[in-house]
Amino acid sequence: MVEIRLTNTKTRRKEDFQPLDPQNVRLYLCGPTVYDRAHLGNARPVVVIDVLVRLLRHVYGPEHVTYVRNFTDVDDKINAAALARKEAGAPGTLEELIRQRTAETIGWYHADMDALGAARPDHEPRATDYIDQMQRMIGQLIESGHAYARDGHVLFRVRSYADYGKLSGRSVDDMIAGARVEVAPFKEDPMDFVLWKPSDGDLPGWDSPWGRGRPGWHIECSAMSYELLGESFDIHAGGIDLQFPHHENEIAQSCCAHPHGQFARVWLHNEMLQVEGRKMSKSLGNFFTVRDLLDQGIPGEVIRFVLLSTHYRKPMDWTAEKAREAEASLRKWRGLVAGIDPAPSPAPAVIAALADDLNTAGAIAALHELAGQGDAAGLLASAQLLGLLGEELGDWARGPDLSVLAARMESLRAEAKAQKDFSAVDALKRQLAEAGVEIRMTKDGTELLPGAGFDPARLPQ
RNA sequence: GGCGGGUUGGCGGAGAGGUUACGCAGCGGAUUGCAAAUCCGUGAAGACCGGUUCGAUUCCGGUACCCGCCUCCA
Repeated sequence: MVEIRLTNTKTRRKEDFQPLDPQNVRLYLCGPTVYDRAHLGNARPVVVIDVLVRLLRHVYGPEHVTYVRNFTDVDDKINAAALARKEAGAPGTLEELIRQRTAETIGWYHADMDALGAARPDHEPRATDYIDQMQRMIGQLIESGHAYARDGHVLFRVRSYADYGKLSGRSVDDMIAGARVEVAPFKEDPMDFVLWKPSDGDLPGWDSPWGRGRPGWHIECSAMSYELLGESFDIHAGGIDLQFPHHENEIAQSCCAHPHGQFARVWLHNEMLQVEGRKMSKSLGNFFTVRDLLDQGIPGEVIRFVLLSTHYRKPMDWTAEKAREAEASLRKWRGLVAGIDPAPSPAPAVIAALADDLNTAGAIAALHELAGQGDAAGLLASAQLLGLLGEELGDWARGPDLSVLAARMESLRAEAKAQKDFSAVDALKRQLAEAGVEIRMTKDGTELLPGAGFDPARLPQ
């Protein structure tokens, strides 16, 4: 049995991973708020956790892993987008416009993550389908004294959970001293956070014991993970920016509502993504979505490779140079494994790297070594554990038939050798190179392959 | 102000208390009409200051610089 080790944010240590139930390893990843296209930063945890799920399925069996990733479809940005459409004259009620917007965004999200080779989770709950369960949990928290209703709001009383702040290493008093908290008249303590808030007529709302309103952000993950995974489960993952307050609040709610459960045992947090050395932000003009990259012709497999080439716990810098190098490596490997059946199992070095806190960069290095040794079957089997070199992501590398051009090159070359004049050969070679074709001439013949930046439109006729 | 992360060779990026990471680029060679690709070979590192140790880039402490979070942004 492969021993998996994972760095648990909760303990700040790398620990042996022992599932609660090896017959059903359960993990939850905080999913997107579906108001717009997923940006590249959204894709990092998805791809990283996709590799973790592949590893877990490899170790515990394909049927023994349950992977949940939610869609947050209650959100002020969604409301604003829908309201803007309504004001622009779109037909339908606000609720219908919201539903349209979130359905459309979920469709985009699926298409974009599919393009990165990320397998769909077993469950993809939508917050709006779990309003009752959220209300039930909020009711329990009020009954047990961990929450209070005031002015149409329900707030979680952070002072009633002794371990509040443990995950992120903060104390309530220090945070208040920082003074960047919303002070509201209905709060007992400035750090108390919203479980339920009132909605006016311009906002989506649900009837509740506390009046028409909508849930706060954090409660959905607590309610949905409880419903789908139980009061104790193995892994909870997300970006490090969610560590506080989102995950801290999830822990407080879940542990107070279900005091006999442990909630998530292992917390995995990935570091943030940067672009050419700077934070990705709209104001810096370096903000882009996954779809933007795909539309630029960068294959999903290349994006995936780049995302996996830095360990998940380190900041990752997206650069055009990395995409170029990744494409070259993938082309080379795809050439190597063409027509080869994968080995029965991935190479031990690759499994060992992944089992060691998901060292995807180390695993890629091991793939390079397999390629260097000419072990195509091992390379293929191992790469597939990382979701690379599979059929489904391979379209970009399958070039058109260039044999006619290769034959023309050969005849020109034979003629040139006889005439000692290579100008015609060189001219064709230059045209091919400009179209991104890789030319491999040996004394036996000419082989033409689509190379980096291949553009069929520029091929010589 | 509080909390967390980082600093490795030209670039990217890992592991390991003592032995080659790996990739790209470079350099030398083979090959080629010339190239490309391929193959062979090769130089190059561990922010700074202390400590522990026979020995640290790897452990501990401090300094500097960078980054993120504390604003329902992964």
